[in-house]
Amino acid sequence: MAEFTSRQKEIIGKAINIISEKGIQELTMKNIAGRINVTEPAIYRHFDNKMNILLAILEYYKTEIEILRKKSEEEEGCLKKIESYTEGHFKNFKKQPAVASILFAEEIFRSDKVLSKKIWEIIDLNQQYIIKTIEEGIAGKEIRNDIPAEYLSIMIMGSFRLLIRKWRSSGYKYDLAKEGKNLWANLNMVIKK
Amino acid sequence: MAEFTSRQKEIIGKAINIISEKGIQELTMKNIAGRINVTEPAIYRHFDNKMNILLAILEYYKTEIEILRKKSEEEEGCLKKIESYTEGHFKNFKKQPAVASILFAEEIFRSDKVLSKKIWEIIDLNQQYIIKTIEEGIAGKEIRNDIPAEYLSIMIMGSFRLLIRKWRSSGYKYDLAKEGKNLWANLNMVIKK
DNA sequence: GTAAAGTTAGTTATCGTTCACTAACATCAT
DNA sequence: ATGATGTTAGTGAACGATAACTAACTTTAC
Repeated sequence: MAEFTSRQKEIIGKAINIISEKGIQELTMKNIAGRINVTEPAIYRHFDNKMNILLAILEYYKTEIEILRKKSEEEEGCLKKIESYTEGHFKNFKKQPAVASILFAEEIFRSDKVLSKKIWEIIDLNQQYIIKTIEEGIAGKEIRNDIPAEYLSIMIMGSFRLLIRKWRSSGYKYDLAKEGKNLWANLNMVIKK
Repeated sequence: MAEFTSRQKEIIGKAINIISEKGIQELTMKNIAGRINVTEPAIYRHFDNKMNILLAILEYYKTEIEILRKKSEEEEGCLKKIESYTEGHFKNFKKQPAVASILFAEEIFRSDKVLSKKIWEIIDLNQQYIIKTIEEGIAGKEIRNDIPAEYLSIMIMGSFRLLIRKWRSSGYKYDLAKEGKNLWANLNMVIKK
């Protein structure tokens, strides 16, 4: 399911770029059309309406993080798993900085119920995976056991989100992967047994 | 400077409520006017244009956090200072949940350069205060010295931001002050010497 | 030659904003 | 004290711009 034609993928990509660069207010059918050098109505040959483009963006992002999760599952040790998972995100963001903006899309898509529900499904999926992995780490005595997994997950996810946010607001100036590595090294010291 | 008439304060309050409940997309002159039962043009008797309303919201929020900072400075010990500072925020949010949404306004106001610059000034102000306080704590051997103050500040701020965001998305269902206390207790264990 | 993908030229709705005007109240010279 | 003058805060109607979207026609690729 959710197979997209190459033109649809192009539209999704350009839409993500617009949101990333200018915010949701600038995501108009006209602006999307402008970026692929066609007229507005041409877009409607590929998507029924604007809502379906937004849904497609979320669908695209969901499959991306599912790939990362599966890859990180192959690592040995839960600290390594989380490291691989976050590193994977950073690498994606470096390739396509715009995708990072979807992480904060709850605010962007808040005006619509269907969209915001879908967003929170994705964010929850993310956190559930982190919590599960931390719990494994606590049981395996890799991670300190005096703090519940839920709170550790908040510290990890919260820190990374803030880092990404600052990176975005800087205009993607510095090296996120490097900064992320530093942050992870410090987080690691804090949470390990 | 930045004195507002009672009618202006009313407009600012309703605007914050709209943003909080429905997002920035629903913040229209019509909706603001509707909430105070006047017509649209009446709003222009109190603000020159919509931008000035948005700026006034940020101005209001900035003075609010400055009050909290001064109050927390009176505490003894840097861990107590940070605790007072964050607790103050939570109490404000409980009284007026809508104000919490301003914390995440970078995404909301991203479409405008003047606004987003002002937002980041406020967020930076926040973080600089936390970093300064942590550095005092490291020097005074209250806080662990193996992790730079900057990273500790990211962990603290990132965690609290994530907690608040979840609280908002839950529809302000649970007790933020209580949850915040729990989170702080765990953060405290992690950062103390 | 036909189906997919594009165009031109519109529609309707809503946005922020301005217009001309008015009712209620305050100020002040006579 | 009172009539003239000015101010404040509101109104309904309309403005130009722009949004999402559509009908009808044309181009293009296989």
